[in-house]
Amino acid sequence: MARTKQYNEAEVIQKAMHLFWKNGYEATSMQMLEKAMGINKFSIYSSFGNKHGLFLESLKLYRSNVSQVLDKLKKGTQGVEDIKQFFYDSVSSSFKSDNIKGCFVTNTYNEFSDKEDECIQKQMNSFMDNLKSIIIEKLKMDTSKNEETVLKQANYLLLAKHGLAAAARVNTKKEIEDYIEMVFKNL
Amino acid sequence: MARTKQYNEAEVIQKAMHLFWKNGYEATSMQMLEKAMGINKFSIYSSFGNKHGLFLESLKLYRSNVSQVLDKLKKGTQGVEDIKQFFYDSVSSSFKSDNIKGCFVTNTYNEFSDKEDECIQKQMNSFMDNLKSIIIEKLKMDTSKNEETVLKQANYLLLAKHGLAAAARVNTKKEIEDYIEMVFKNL
DNA sequence: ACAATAACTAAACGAACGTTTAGAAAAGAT
DNA sequence: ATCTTTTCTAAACGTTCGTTTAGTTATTGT
Repeated sequence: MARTKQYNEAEVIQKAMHLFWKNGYEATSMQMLEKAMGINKFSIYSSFGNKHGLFLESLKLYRSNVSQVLDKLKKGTQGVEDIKQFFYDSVSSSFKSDNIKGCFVTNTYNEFSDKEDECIQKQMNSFMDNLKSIIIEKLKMDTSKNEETVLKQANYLLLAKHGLAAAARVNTKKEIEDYIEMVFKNL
Repeated sequence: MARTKQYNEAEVIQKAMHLFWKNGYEATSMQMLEKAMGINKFSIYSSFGNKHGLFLESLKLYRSNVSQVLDKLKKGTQGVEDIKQFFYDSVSSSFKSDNIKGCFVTNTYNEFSDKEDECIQKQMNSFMDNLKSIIIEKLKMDTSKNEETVLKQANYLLLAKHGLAAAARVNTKKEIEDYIEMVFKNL
C-alpha cells in the first residue's frame, strides 16, 4: 500500500492532553502542540481534524483516565468516607508532579462557561451529572438522612469539589488537605 | 494650550474593568475594549500605556470598589457571622446583573497562576493576605478557639471563598446559597 | 485671528494565530 | 525495480492580535 505512520495516536494525544490540562484551550497554540506531541501540524490535522477536535479527544482521554477513580468511588461501601477519599484521590495527581494544574474537566468548565460550545458543554454536563448522582448514592447509604438533606449536601459537595479543583492550581498541599478535612467535618 | 479630552478616564476604565471581569485578560481584545470604552485605541494607549497597564488600572478600580465590602467585614463585631455575611456580599453583585462573572480578583488569580507576572502576582498576594488576616481577626473573636484551630479555619474559609468565586461563574443562586450555609455549618 | 499644542481618526505595522497546500520522502504491492 | 499511495516537511495562507504612526481636527493662550 503505502508509508506507515511514524507515531502512535494514543501516545501523542496523551502529550496533547497534558498541555491542554496545564494551559487551557486558548493559551495552547498549535506550535506548542507540535513540539509537545513531537509530530508535525500536518499529522495533527490529518489525525484529529483541527485544534477543537484534538481538544475533545484530550478531554475524552482524561475522562477515561479519571474513570478509575470514579469507579473506585462507585464501588465504595463507606458512604461519606468514600466521597472524602475521592476528594483526596482527585488532587493526588497534582501532588505527584510538581506542575500543578487542578482538574482538567473543571478547568475546561471554567474556561468555556461563557462560550456556547455544544460539544464541550455536553461533555461537561454529563461529567457533572454523573458525579452528582454517584455522590447522592453514597450519601443515601446513611438512611437517617432525608431526601432534602441529601440533595443539599450533594450540591454542597459538588461545589466544594469544584472549588477544590480551582484551589489545586494555586494552593499548597497542606492548605488543600486542611480544606478537605473541614469540608467533611459535619457530614 | 490645546484641545481637551472628550472622555473621562474614570468612566472609561470602569467599562474596561467590566469587560476584563467578564472575559479575562487574554480573551479581551483591544478591539473589544475600543468598542466598550467608546474611545479610540490611540486614546487608550495615551491614557494607560498599553493593554497590561489598562488591566492593572482595572484591577485597582475593582479593589477600591470592593474595599467597601471589606471595610464592612473589618468593622463587624459578630465574628463568624460577619464572615458569612461577607460571603453573601461577595456574590451579591453576580445576582444583580444577569451576566455572572464571579470575583474579578479570583478570576485573575486563576488566569495568571502559571504566568510569571510580578505586578499581577503582587496585587493578588496583597489582596489574599489582607483578606486572610481579616478573617483570622474575626475568628479570634471567639476566644474559645485556640491558635491552631483559627489558622485551620482561616485556610478553610479562604479556599471556600476561592471556590465560591469560581462557582459563582457557573452555578445557580440556590446552589450557591446552599453552599454558603453548609460552609459555615462546620465552624 | 492665529499660531501652538494636544486629542482625535484611520490606516498600517510586524508577529502570532489556526489552517491549508505543494512537493519530497518512504513503504507496501506487483 | 518500479509504481502507487500515504506520510512527512516546510512554506504559505488569510485573520487577528497588540501596538505605532502619519495626518486631521479642535481647543486654548496670546
